[in-house]
Amino acid sequence: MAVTIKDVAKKADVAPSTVSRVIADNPRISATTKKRVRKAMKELGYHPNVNARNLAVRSTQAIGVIMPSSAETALQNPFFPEVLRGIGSVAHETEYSLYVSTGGNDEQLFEEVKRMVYGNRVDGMILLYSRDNDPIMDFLIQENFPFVVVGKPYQNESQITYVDNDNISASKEITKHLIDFGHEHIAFIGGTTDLVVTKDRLTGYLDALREEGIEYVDDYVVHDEFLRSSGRKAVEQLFSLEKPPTAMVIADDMMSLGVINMLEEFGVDCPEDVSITSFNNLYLSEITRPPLTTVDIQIYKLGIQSAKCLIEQLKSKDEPAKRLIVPYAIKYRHSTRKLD
Amino acid sequence: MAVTIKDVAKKADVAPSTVSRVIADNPRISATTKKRVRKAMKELGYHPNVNARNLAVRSTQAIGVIMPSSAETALQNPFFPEVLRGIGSVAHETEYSLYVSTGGNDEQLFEEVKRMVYGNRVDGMILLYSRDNDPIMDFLIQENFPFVVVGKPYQNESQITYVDNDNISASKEITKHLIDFGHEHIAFIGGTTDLVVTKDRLTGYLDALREEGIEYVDDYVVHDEFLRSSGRKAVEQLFSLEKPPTAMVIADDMMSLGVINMLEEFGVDCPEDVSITSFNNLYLSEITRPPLTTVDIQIYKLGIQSAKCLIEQLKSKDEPAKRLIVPYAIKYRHSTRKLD
DNA sequence: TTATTTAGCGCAATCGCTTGCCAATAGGTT
DNA sequence: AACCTATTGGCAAGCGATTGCGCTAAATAA
Repeated sequence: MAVTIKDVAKKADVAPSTVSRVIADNPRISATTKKRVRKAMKELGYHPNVNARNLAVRSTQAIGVIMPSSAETALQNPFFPEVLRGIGSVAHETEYSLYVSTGGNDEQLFEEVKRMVYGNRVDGMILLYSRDNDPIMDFLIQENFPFVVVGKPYQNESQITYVDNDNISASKEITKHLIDFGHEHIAFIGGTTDLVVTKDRLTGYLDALREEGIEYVDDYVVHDEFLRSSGRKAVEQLFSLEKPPTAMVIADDMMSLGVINMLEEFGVDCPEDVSITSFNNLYLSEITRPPLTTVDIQIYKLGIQSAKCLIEQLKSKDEPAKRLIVPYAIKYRHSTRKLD
Repeated sequence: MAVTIKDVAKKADVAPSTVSRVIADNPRISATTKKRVRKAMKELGYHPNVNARNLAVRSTQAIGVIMPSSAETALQNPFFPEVLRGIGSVAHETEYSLYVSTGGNDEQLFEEVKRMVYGNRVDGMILLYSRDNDPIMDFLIQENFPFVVVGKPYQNESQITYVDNDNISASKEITKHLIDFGHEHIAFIGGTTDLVVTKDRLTGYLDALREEGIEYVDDYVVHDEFLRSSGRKAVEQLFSLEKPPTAMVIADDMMSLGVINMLEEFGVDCPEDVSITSFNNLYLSEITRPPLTTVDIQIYKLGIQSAKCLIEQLKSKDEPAKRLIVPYAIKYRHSTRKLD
């Protein structure tokens, strides 16, 4: 059907192997021959067949990107397109292709991953989430398949290369900001607790309270699905307390949106009645009312770095496990208020 | 390295070809042999190598998904994860894999597409946007490569299969809603005019005005980048008119967010001072203040249908070009107000 | 009993490319 | 002139599947 390496070989009057080496820019081929072969390729409109190549070298030039199962509304979080953009950017320069997972639920996701691994569809993968007892991560480790995770692995931390923010100190810093503003009744609203990112952010919050000598109130920490129910439950719960919080640390910009929305329904104004700090610095967070004070975790950069790490790892098989912390930066906007 | 079809054959004491036929569940093989072979596969932990298979049958079981170049902030629009989710869902059931584009700019995108096509990486693709004079679409047509577009092609409409909403009547209907509410000064804010979706929505708006005998005011229609600058320019422009609009039709929920945000800066309240209607019904649109009256275009379904169409097309080579209109439904919420 | 079918499988070519190894030519050394 | 050593490039064996065709043995027909 299509034009193959043989056709080119014939036209350039060389052997197929020579053509192959020209493609690989093998130094064994003289410049003049290369020129001739390349000319033939152009004229014939030759393009190598990746499948054949992959079969021969036993590698695809592809990396798999595993997102949380799409049943979770989490996927609607613009976080994902944004990391994807970062990953895609390095994938493009290095000529890797991107495979994305399609699983709707956890089981399907797992199937998908197996297909990728066993079927030799990808050379390595990037996990875009990290949760407790993740069977997928376990599987990858057991199969000794190259992967990197965006976020902190729930275990085997030292043997897995991952890129993450220092969520603990970010969280600590931002809740201290609240404390500096005179707040003492600070709530924490986080997503499902089996995401390690949630745990880290909670830890930072707790650390701040402790270090500043502020009493921890159990009722002040609530967990809710990231998007689901728009944080309604959380808000209801918090503002029916006899002493409602005057500030809150929310673990994700999208949640914050939901919360602010609920707040209004309850007649609570932000930042007048309650200050809010958040995480991620999605594009959205600056066009909401009020614009959110949030920690910029540099999503795009997370994507870039994870892809780079993975590719390095693929290149030299026994690259040591790395940990890469991308710095965060707090964006101070208008969702917090100094208490008088 | 890995276990191959030959290993299985040896173990089951049959020929490799038999194993292959067992995999394909070919009726030529007796049930008992199949059983035996399958047992061997299990015991050896056999998994077919897709590359080899693809090479042999000259097809990948993969479909490419082309998003707009990621430089455009448009990619941050949750529209994309959502279509992707739809596509992924049918991809999963049909055991197709998903390749996504990674190009950062138009040129890179084009390269990427060429790689996919020439390299036999995917069997077909889905374009997630449609714009004027799109070289990629032209290329695909010229190469006679199977593809479907989400949205309406800018030309050759009858020969391309695509899935879309009836954006014209949706837009007409929703601006009539505004008119019914007594508005006569209605603005239109759209994204870049070379997206055909923008044009369609504009057309519907104009149709409504005409049919209702409302005068068209040139200053009332402004175009802005989808996300960029948060619609600031649009708002500035409109509200410095001597007769500012009392309502607006905005072509995208994300833009609406930006606009509402700007509005506040200008001291204009929605819906008190100005009514807003929007498009897409992103998850976000119901957790904003006010919740948006928007047309639900059923993004997920767009994804599902486009994937289905593509796969049908791949199965039977000369499937005729189809057009699939997925119905829309207006969600009436609180961003519009009846004029008294 | 012999001739024909019909299952049920195996042979071997093929898909398009890579790569270890060998061959040939050329230039350089004694 | 005989011998070496680079350079260049070709041969052919894979990589792991699929598939047209042919073969054998059992089943059915004559």
